[in-house]
Amino acid sequence: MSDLETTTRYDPADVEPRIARKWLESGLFHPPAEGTPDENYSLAIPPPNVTGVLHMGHALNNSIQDCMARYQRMRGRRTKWILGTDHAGIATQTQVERALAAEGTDRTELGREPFVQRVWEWRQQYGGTIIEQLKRLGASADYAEERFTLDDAYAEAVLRVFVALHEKGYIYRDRYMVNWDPGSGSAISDLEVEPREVTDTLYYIDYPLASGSGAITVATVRPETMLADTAIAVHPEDERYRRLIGEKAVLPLVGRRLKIIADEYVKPEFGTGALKITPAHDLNDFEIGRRHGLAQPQVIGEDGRITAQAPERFVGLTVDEAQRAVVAELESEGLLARTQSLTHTVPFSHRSGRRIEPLISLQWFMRMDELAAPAIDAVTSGRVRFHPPNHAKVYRDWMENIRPWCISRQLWWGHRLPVWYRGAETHVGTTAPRGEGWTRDPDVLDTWFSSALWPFATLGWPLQTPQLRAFYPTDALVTGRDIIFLWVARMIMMGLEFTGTEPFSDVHITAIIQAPDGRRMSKSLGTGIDPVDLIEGGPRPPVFAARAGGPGEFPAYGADAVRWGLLAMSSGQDVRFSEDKVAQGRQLTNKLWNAARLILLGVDDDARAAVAPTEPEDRWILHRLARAQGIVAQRIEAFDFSHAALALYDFVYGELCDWYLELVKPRLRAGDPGLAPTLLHVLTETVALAHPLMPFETEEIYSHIPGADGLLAARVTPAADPAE
RNA sequence: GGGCGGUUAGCUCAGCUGGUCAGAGCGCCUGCCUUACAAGCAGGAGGUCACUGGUUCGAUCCCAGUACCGCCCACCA
Repeated sequence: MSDLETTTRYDPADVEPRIARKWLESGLFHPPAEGTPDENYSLAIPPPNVTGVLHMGHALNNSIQDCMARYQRMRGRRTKWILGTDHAGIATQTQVERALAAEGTDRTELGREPFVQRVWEWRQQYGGTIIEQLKRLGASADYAEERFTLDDAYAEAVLRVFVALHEKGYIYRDRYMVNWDPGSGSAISDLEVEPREVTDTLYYIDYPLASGSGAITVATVRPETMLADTAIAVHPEDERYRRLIGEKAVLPLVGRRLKIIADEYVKPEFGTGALKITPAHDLNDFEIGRRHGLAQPQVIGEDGRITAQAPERFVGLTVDEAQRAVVAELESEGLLARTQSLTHTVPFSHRSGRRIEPLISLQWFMRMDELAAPAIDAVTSGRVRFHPPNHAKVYRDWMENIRPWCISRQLWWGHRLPVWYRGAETHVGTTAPRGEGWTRDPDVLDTWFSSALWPFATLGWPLQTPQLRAFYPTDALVTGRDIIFLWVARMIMMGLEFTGTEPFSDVHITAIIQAPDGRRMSKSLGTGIDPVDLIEGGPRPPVFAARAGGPGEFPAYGADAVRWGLLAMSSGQDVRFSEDKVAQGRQLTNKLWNAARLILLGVDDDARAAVAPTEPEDRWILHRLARAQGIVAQRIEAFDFSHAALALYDFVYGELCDWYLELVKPRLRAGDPGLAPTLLHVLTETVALAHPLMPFETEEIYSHIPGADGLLAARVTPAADPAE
């Protein structure tokens, strides 16, 4: 127990671990599954990667969620903050594969079962870090019911959803153009692709006309794909080529005859106005090919090497080798008219960073438009509200143009597809089919497929569990705008489809915290910081040193200061990290600590008379307190956490300490008997007001207040009168 | 190529669809260490509110355009 008399500065390192233990032992964060979703309050954490560590985005996001959870709990609502982690297919598998590589082996050498076993062990070893960090932050989540997206019950829910959507015809298997990620050796979805600007060489290649008179020149940045060309397209109105439409050209190096076709997609002003068509290796070409009934020879395989459909001398080459070989041959045949450099954006894998290889592949897809319609309506009707509201427009624009989702992944870590094959037969079901000779599809589902079920699968769905009845639908979702499509939209769609209701009613999109120089926070750029280093003290990277007294170490600001600082700086959509704000938060904790000392050391322990303000300043501070309570409550409910934090600061600093406590000091020294009850009342209500934002210190102070029993976190304050 | 946000004090940011709205914190300057907190207290200096037009009795705020900065979406070889 810290000593108020001698501790003149708030010491988070002394207080926080002790308070955290108290909370966990109390069971307060694990509410009984009683009551109805209307009277209860619940929210589901965006599940962090199971092997991840806390970063600044998590710290802000969870400070906000905890602020809401504690606020609602103190309003008397049974509050459940659903906690858990995500198996994060590609990310986790990649980590383990890297470890295997360091041991000089790889997953194929290990085999599927042992590899998956190895990932589970990895999770066992590193999986608890982020949960411990959440406790460190003071997050009042339900640690007693921690979920994982690969739990048995959760997996059952995933398979049921897959089967149901398959029965409805939404999920199907098709040979279609996909984003092939050579890094992970898997198809990935459109949303996992990021465009990057690159400078390529644009090759102008002469394709001799079959008639023998002249050639038609095409421009391409991927000459190696010409081995799979099946046509040349020109714009139907292009005078230069009109007479050639329907003619044939000869594909160099291969000898195949290519029909010259007309298609409005072709832009006459780009390159030569003539476009080589490679249906198997370019999405546009794929669609043009479908329109014109072209064949789809595939010369690049999933292994990134040239296939047997190309002339023999190229087979087995990598894409890069093939490009060099093709260009060299074209040059020696005098068919390379010229080259030019071209800067354009091309897709890269968000995960592996490798350039996407578009190719036709047999994958599982999910049609989204039927599911999207009600999910659009949920937002336009206001049953789901975005905060700030302008995100609703982005959501709607994307949903209205939604495309099929490639949901199969050629990985081992994840939910394996509930699909079995035997010859030409396919069985889709939650259990294996009877009979001999069936083999299960080796692929797993996109991680986001299982994440989409998060708000209800964590509560036991498809079983009608007490948890589900008590806490679903949830109230709010707090997340970043980068996963509005990947996650938020899909949760709304799945929630509506499988539970008949929106999984939450409010979506708060948090600010994105940038480094002080405006770049994004990232470990690899050296612009990231570990929130735990702010809480407990730790290295301060150079970018953060500009005005904070040079590099070196962060002081141990404590969790409350970090939380308050993050909330206070999180107003706009992008915000630069400000150590000053965290320091301001620490000032506030210190101020509050000393105000508590002044009051608690100055009044008699048994001064518990009813509050009866005797002097004008007493009535004034009670009025200002009520006003502050109203403002803070209103700001929290409006998802305006920075103003909630600042309003708290203004009250504690500007009104309680600078004015009221200074004014009553003489009365305190004189032992004015009418003063003590007012002081204790104001202190109690002030720590209660501050608790959702600064839980540790306020809980500690509360434990010293005479007559205060139980936990502050469990103390119920009636709603302030908004008219006050 | 579309869309969204931003530009206010040296720094990081507030400013309710127009009238004591020109603010806060930090930093800086000047005073205060017997008296809860020097990680404190009191006071002070600092801004053509990006630019150009428009609406209005009146614009940081509303409208149009320009310039930068950031982000999202998009199949131009």
